[in-house]
Amino acid sequence: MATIYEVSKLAGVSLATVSRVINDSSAVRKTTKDKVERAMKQLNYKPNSVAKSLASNRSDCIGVLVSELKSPFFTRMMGAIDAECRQFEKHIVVTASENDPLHEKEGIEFLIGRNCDALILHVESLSDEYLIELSQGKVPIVILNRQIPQISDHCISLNNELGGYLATKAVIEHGHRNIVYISGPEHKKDAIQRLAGHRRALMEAGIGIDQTRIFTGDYLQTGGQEGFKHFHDSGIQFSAVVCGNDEMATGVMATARECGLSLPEDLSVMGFDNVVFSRYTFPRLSTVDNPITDMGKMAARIIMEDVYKKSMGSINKSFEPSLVIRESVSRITKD
Amino acid sequence: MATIYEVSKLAGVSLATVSRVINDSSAVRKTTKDKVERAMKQLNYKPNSVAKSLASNRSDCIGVLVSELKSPFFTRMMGAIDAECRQFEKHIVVTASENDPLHEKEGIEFLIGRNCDALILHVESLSDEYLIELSQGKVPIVILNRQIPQISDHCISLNNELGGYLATKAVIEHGHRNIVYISGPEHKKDAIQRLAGHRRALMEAGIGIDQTRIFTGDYLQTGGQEGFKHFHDSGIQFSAVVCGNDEMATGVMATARECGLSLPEDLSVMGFDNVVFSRYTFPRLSTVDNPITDMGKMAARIIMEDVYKKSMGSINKSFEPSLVIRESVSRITKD
DNA sequence: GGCTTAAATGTAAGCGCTTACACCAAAATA
DNA sequence: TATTTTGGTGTAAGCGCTTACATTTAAGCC
Repeated sequence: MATIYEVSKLAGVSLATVSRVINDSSAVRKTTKDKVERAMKQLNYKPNSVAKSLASNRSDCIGVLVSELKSPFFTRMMGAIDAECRQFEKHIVVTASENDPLHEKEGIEFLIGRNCDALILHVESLSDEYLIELSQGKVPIVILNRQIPQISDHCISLNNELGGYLATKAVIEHGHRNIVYISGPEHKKDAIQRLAGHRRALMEAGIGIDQTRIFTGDYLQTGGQEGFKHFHDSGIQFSAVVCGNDEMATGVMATARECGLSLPEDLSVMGFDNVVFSRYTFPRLSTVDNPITDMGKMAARIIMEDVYKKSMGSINKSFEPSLVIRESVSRITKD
Repeated sequence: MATIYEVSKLAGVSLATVSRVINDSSAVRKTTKDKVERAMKQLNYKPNSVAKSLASNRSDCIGVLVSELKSPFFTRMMGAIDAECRQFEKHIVVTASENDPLHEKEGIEFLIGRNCDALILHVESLSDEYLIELSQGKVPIVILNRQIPQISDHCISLNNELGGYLATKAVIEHGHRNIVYISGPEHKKDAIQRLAGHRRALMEAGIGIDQTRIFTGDYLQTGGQEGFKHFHDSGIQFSAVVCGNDEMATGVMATARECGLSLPEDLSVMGFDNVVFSRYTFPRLSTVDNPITDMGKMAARIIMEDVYKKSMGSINKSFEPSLVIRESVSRITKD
C-alpha cells in the first residue's frame, strides 16, 4: 500500500502538502492540488486511517454499545445510527454487552481504547453513577433509552409511561374493562414506567387497580406464556391482556390458542415496541410504536453537532410513543 | 490516559519490557512482571489500541461487511461472528453496503483501511472477478453465502438447491400436488438454486414443471402479496405455495386471508430461512432452516485458525439446510 | 522597484506503541 | 577457569500520519 510519503515524492511536494489536500485543511494552490491528486490516483493511494487516527487523535468512528447484537430492536437502532453517520463519512464500531454488566464496562473501555470520537450507549446494568462519571470524561457520550436527571443532556429517552397509558387506554376504549397486565422485569426502568402508565389509564377510567391482575414477566416470549397461563389458571376473568412488550404478546397469543381461545374474538392482546414481527402475527398485533430509529438517528445527530460541528436540524431528546392499532384488539360492547 | 511510557517510568523498566508483559511476547522475570503490573494498575493504564495497531500492523479486528444492518438475518450472523471472536479477544467492525454495489466496494476499502486483520464478506453485487482478485491480496477474506469455484477455499455456503428440494418435497409429502412457487429475484443466485431444488422435487414426484406456476418476487413481503394475487387472479388451482423466503411467505399468508381463505386449511404455505419471526406467524410457518449462525461462526473460526493461528475444531465450508415443520403446511388426502 | 502582508509550502517533532538488535549477567558446558 | 549459551532487559528506529512553526513565494501597494 502506498504511503503519503510516496505520494509526496511522486508529486514533488512535501508530506504536509499532501496531508493538506487529503483533508483540505488549509489553502493549497490549485495546480499543486492537481499534482497531488494525480499522484494519489496513480499510486492508488488510500490513507491509512490508523496512522491518521493516532496522529490526529481523531478516529471518525463512533462507538456503539448495544445489549445484544441479535435482537431486531437493536438492529433497527444501529441501522439508523449508521445511516446517519454515513452521511458525514463517519463510521460506527459496534460492540455488544450481552446483557452483562461486566461486559458493558468492558465494551465501553474497548470503544474508548479504540479511540472512538464519541459513544452511543444502550446500557441497562451500569449504574447511574458510573455513567455520570463517564459523561464527565474526555469522550462525549449519548445514552439511549434511559433518563438520568443529572446528565439529561446526554440522554435520549422515550416516554414509556405515556406509552403504557396509551396502550391500556386504547384497550379500554375498545370496550374492555377486565384487563390484565403482563409487565417486564421489575429491575428494568422502562418496564416500571410502562406499568405506571397502565395504572394511570385504569384509574382514569375508574377501574380499580388490582395487584392480582398484574404479572411480572421476563420480556421474552416465555413471559407471555407464563403470564397467560397464570391468569387462565387462576380463574380471573379477562377479555384483554396488555403486555410490556411485543415478545410477551406473541407468547400470550400462542398460549391462548393452545387453550382453545380464538383471537381476537375471545381475547384481545396489546403489545409494546412495534418490533418488526408484530406485523406478521395473526391477528396482527396492536402495539405502541417505539421510535427507536428516530432516537438512534437523533443520537447520531447530537454527536455530529457536538463533536464534528456539523450543524443539523433541531435537536430533541425526549420522544413520545404512538399507538399502532391493528387487529389484535377487538371491540366489545359488553364485558 | 496513561501511556506505556509513564508505566515504564513508574515501574522503573524500559518501554520494551512493559510491552512484553502486556503481550507476553517474550520471557520477563516474575518480579519485573509484577512491578509492571502494579504500575499499570496504579495508573489505570489501558493500551492504546490505535498505536498498537499502527506499530504492529495488526488490529485484532475483523471486518464484517453485510448487506444491511437492519435485517434480522444479518443480525443473527453478526451476533454469531461476534460471539466467536470475543472468545479470542478479537473484535468485529461492521459496515453495511445497503445492497449497493458501490457501497460494497467502499465498505471493503474502508475495512481494509481500518487495518482489519481479515474480512468476512456477505456481498451480492460484487463480481466474482473482483472477489477473486481481492482474495489474492494481503488481507485474508472469507465469503459468506456464496460459492465461487476458483476460490472455494474462501467460501462458506449453503446448499440452497437442497433446501428448495426439501421444502417442496415436504409439501408433496403432505399430499399436495397443486403447488405454486414464488421465487426470489432472478439475479440472486440463492433464489435460482432454491428454485432448481423445487423443480427437482416436482420432477421426482412425477409432477410436471409448469412455468405458469412460478412467480418471481422480490424476497420482500410485497413479493408474496403480488405472487399470491397473481395466482389467485389467474384462476390457477393450488393448495400450497412454496416461497423463496419467509418474508414472502408472510406476504402470502396476509393476502390469502384478505381473500377469505383460512389457513392452513385452505392453503398451505412454506417458507425458507427460518428467520426469527417465522415462529410468530399464525399458523406458525413451516420453513427451511438456514444455519446462518453456524456459518458465521465457522467464518470466524477459519480466521482464528488462518490469521491468528488459534487451533479450533473441525472446519466445514459447506452447509446443509434442514426442514422445520410447523403448522402452516396441512396434510391433505385429496387435492 | 522596494516594502509589507498574505498565501503557499516545507521542516520536523511527535502520536503510543512494537520489535530487531544489542547488551549483560547468570547459568551451563567444557 | 574460560567459554558458550540463554534468559532478561534496554536502546532506538520505525509504523503513516498530523500540525505547529519556520520559511519561501506571490500579491498588493505606494
